[in-house]
Amino acid sequence: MISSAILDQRMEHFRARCAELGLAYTHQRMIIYRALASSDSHPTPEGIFEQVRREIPSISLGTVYKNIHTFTEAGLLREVNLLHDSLRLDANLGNHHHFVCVRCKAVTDIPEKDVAPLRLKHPLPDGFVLHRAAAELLGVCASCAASEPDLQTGSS
Amino acid sequence: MISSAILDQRMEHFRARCAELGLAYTHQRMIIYRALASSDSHPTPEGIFEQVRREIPSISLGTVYKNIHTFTEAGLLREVNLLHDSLRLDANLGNHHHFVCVRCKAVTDIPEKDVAPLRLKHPLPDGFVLHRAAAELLGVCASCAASEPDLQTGSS
DNA sequence: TTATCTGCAAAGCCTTTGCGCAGAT
DNA sequence: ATCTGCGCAAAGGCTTTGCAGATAA
Repeated sequence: MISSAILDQRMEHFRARCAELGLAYTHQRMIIYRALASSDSHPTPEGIFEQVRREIPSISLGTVYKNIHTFTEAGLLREVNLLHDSLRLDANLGNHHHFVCVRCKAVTDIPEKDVAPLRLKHPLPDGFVLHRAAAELLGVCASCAASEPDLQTGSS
Repeated sequence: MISSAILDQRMEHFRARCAELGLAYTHQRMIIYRALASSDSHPTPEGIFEQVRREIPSISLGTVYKNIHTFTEAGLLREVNLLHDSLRLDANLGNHHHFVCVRCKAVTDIPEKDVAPLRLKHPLPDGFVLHRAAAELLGVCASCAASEPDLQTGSS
């Protein structure tokens, strides 16, 4: 759960951003975004749907999906798993990092030694057991950057 | 592409592991694994299917999926995107890291300051543009660890 | 020979899309 | 009043499943 101060701040940002982009401030959108903003458990669309349903029984799953998409485009939301479209496989069993292109979703291996060692400065929450760790680098790959110079600034 | 020395090594390991687990060493499996092991581009099942098809035109996509699953269970393969089943959302737009439970797929936020700063010691490949970076920590969450003590060793 | 695997086809999610009515600006 | 968004239902893509014939052990 999220503190109510942070929630208020997020909802205010949401309201402002809707106005900025000319997005209609509908009841459904407000409830959907509040469900997202008050969670720190990285819910699925289905999970949001279930929660929103308690307040708006007539809500449809399609509306939830459409708005998640809208919010993501508006920069109000991020996908935790950029590569969720389809399974991606790796036969390289050694430690290495991944660079994921946000445009074309290509994954490029980055050798372990090219990144400063991942080190926990604080222990994990009680009872958590770490198996392994890697860096996920997000950006634009060379061929996408070449084909769309705007992307090179990192200001999307 | 992968050097032929590494490919040979991977294929040998594959053969040995099949024997070890009593997996039938079929032609299809060999070709499928070779397609995986000779790529460093993290192909999708569909991509593997297309490639294998050139050598075994009668191969079916179902067989590719089944074997990918078998290989993953055997530890011969890893999924790049553990969370590909369904979209996961994050309304926390600040920098933070993620701990992903390999059992239940729960995602837990790790504050940015709890991990040593992610720093590139080597530049990215030419033309690549970095937007942001985060650590992906894989392991078992507290509630899964509690319900299955075996997992606490990290030796799965 | 016996157990396992393959190919095929059907079914099962998750997600997107199109359309007519309802609601926001 | 106009434009955008919502609910519904159908369709689309990725993945899994069941079964009969084929192949490895």
